[in-house]
Amino acid sequence: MIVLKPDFKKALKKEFYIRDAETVARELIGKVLVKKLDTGDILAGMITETEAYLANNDLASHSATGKSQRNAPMFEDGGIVYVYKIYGIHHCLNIVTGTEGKGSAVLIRAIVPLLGIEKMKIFRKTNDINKLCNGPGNAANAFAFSREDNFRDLFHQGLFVQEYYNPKPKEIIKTKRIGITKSADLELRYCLKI
DNA sequence: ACTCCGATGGTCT
DNA sequence: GACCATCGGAGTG
Repeated sequence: MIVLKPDFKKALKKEFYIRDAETVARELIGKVLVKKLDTGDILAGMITETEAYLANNDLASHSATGKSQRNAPMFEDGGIVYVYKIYGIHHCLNIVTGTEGKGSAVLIRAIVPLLGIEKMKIFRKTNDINKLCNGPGNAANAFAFSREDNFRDLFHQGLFVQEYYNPKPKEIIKTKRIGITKSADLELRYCLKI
């Protein structure tokens, strides 16, 4: 069993996020998302699947048609959260990348739970540990993200992404993105090889 | 294992 | 009024 002790000193800084979405999407693989709840519970897990949504020439990106009320967080400086509701049911967690005005982000598609698993089971209404964060809607649900989290930055104790212990080179697969129809041919999805 | 499909509502045209 | 960065259950093999 892997034991993780969250360490805010290992948190990724702004320089990490203000780069292009493809680079951030690839490098987020293997990093650990940490979120502290109001109840004091700590949730944490290793990011294993991401997708980049670009600022330009990407019709699948919410930013493709310009800034709106929904996608406004995407146009802020990188390192903040963008959450939206899809199909009227599920929330999706994004991490904004690039600099102000760009309009790019990374969708967090899957996470391996490390801490707060009992809480995640409650949020997800399942005891199957393999289904807690297996998909963007599920991962957002397990980590209790909602649109209230929009614009929250990843530079404080309550919410951040950190390096994993003893980071090793990981084999990362690059494929086409999932569940979209526009710009569907672009290979902007990254995941750990199983 | 797989495919199919309904749920459900915010967002934009 | 159409679309949608999803999920899980039902049905099939």
